Amino acid sequence: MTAHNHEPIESLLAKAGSKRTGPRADILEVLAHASKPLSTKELFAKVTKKGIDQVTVYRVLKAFTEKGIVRQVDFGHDQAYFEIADEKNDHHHIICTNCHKVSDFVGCEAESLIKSALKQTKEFSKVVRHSFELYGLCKNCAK
Amino acid sequence: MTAHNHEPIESLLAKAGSKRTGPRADILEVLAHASKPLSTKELFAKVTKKGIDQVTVYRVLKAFTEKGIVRQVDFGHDQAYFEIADEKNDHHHIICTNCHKVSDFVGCEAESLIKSALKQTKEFSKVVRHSFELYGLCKNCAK
DNA sequence: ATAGATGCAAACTATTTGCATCCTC
DNA sequence: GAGGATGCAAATAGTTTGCATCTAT
Repeated sequence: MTAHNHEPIESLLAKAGSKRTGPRADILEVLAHASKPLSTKELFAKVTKKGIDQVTVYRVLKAFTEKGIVRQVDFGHDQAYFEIADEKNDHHHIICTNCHKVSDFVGCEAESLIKSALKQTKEFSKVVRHSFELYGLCKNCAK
Repeated sequence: MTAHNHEPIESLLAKAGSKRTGPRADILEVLAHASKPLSTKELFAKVTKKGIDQVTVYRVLKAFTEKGIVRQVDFGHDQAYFEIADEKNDHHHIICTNCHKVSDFVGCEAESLIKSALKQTKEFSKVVRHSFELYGLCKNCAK
């Protein structure tokens, strides 16, 4: 996710049908301005000065994820990462296994792959979401 | 991974350059006969009767993963899953979010997607591995 | 004989839960 | 005013580490 094209906080909160509280607005604000998915720890570091408890961060992220306005992504580190969910933009991430740098890219042919997968395994009837992450080395770490 | 086409334990251990100890052979044996990736907990349950400690399971899996004879996959549950690494077979998993059933499928066009991703983000120079998992409902849970 | 492997206990990290209080609607 | 939201403390779950002992090579 680039930091630019995000919906206003109010609109996101409305979409989630959640009360507009300080912590929620702050957390959304931080996520909306992030240039990459943030871990709970990173997020916590940015809002703790406002007196927001770590538990609240967890609860808010969980609620938002369930409401669909935030998406959890997994980078194989030992924590969960979150970004503003952007339904249209089916982007994915490329992660540097050395320095944890993250970039986005678009264009995973999920549609056709899902169709093919469902044809192969007779045991599944629908796919709701998918993960696709690339792990490698950024130019800096490759030196 | 289907349970059939696995290399003999000895061959895998040799590939890893590891000592042939009871725990290692047992763990490889269980993994080789599994029809799906196993969580540490599942693995532990299957070898604990032989007096193998849970810590040993973790250590063996970590070592094997580093040696490349075992691959760790992530299903978004809260534990790590492992399967025998099979370099040729670039298969992926489709996971039921309700009952955790897992099936395999093949044919993710990683090659071209990776090429495209590297072209898009100028910041990475190489991709070493990738994850691709589908999450949905199996036919049983979809009812 | 020796480096690596194991078991046991304890430590750590991420995340969740219980409960009283607070605040938005 | 009422139900959801928050903070604090404590509990859980998964995984890792320290250290003494053991064992495959």
